[in-house]
Amino acid sequence: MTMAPNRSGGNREIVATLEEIAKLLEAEDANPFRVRAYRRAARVIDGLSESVRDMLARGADLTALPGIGADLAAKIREIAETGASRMLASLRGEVPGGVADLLQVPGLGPKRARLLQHDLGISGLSELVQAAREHRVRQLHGFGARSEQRILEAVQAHVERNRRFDLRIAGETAGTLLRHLHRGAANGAYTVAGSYRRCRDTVGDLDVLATARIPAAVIRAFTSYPDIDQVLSAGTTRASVVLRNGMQVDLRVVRPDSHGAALIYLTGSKAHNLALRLLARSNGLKLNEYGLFRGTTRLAGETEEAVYGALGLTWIPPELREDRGEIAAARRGELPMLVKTADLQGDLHVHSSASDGAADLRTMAREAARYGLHYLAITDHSPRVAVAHGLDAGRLRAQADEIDRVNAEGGGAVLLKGVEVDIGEDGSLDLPDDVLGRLDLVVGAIHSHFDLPADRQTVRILRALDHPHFTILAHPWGRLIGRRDICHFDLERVLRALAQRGSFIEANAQPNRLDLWDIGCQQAKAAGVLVSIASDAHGPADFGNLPLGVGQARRGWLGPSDVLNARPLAEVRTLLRRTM
DNA sequence: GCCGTTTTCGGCCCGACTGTTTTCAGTCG
Repeated sequence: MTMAPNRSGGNREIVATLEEIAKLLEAEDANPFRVRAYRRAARVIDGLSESVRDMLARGADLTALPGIGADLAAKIREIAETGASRMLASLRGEVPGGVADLLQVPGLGPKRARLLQHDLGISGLSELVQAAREHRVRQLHGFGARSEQRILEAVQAHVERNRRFDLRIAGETAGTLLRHLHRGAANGAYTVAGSYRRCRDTVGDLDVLATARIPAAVIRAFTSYPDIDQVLSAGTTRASVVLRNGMQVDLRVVRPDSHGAALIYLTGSKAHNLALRLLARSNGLKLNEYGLFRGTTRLAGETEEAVYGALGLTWIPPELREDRGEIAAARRGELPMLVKTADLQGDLHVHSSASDGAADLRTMAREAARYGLHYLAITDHSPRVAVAHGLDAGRLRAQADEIDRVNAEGGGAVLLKGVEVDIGEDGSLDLPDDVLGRLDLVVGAIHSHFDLPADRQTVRILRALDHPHFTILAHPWGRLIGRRDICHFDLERVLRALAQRGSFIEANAQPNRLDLWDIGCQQAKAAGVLVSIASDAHGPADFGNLPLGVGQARRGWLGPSDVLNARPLAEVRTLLRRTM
């Protein structure tokens, strides 16, 4: 499973450096536990909700972090203070450029990559392909014609498949596959586990758990799925395939009495599982995908609750299983009560057909109510977003009158008057203050100039927040998954400013945005800024995306009290007025 | 490289699958 890039604002550079060190050490065939130590440190830094620079500034001791000792603490400090690492520089000199790329090829690990480099002088993917075509690879000890062929296929596939999918595509893909499995092996029970179950913002592959008494029937049904491009492996209890859309699916079959243990194993994360197994081991027990064992005696396995319970833990929601302190919290019985979709009372970022939405106000109000929402902020675009037919002051005034009429009719969610105002390159807003002041809320967002340097981008956003009626900063990072990378700015400074002004930040629930995502939600909570989980709906069906935003909030350990729109309308009105 | 009320050295999660082997190493999740 690969890390998504750019996950945690100020610590990105440290995480990237540590991961590159790990990769180069691995290419050198260094002690695997040493490699693991760097990877673990990268993960720990990645999961921090505070920047290392700030921690050092307040005199924090980095060795207090799990898996970080004196040596790594010094290296991390060096990166934070100088922006560079002498160790990385020297490793780059030692390892021929491109050798580390060999490790990205599925089927090539450190041992065989090193052999290719040492015996054939191969130091890159193109050289690897050439050597395989000339049948020089099969001459090496431990390689054969079959592995030579697989290497060629893998390099090809690697180029095409090295991507992650958004949750809508993952969900649709999983749904179609599960319907096929039910038809082919109807007596099995199926669960999509992995990062999809943990509500990661994107997924690299699908992990499916099947519980069945006759595993062979399930494997047969799985590998005969028509949408398969390639079967990577198929044994008696597990199989891996690549689908035509490029997504890899791993299926695991266990008997019903192992369902809980297997579900934990397959849900991950890897780091969480590792920590659980260490905990088991420290109690003289063994945890695997079949259960929790003392010697050969199974103590638990049928349900997740039983396995966690036998380890002295309360059940841990999948969204928290990242080894970011959830195990210690579960041991103390202090896991937070996480926000649920049912907690959402309203939605504070929605479009109508007045701009680029698909439905009129009445339809949106009615459908929102059907979805269980009590209030809905209509926030169409401002004039500068011309492709979306942005509203000027006159049309906004007319819309306000229409909202009054719809609210008077009743029968749907209460509509609030808002706008999604564009933030200009200089931090100005696209509508005058007096127009914005007549609204219930002002959602501000960036729609252009995503590539400003971080300091200018930060100043731009801070200026926008300074407008007297600014309420909610929407989809702050501006990313579109798979299409547009995040813009760079200092989230911590922005959060401090939002907290001072009594303003809010959005966790946008569109599957191709999910922005903020988990760490950002956690940082908002730490800064004391309430999060608005918003559908950004452009039609009634988009309310169905709200659970995806809730997933990010849950991954950020947010409870109902941390979420602006988990509060009743009267309270939200009071909070909104405070910013006006 | 980290870590320790059994340990400051010698461990470091655990099992499935593949290919090249004749009992297993390498890789993956």
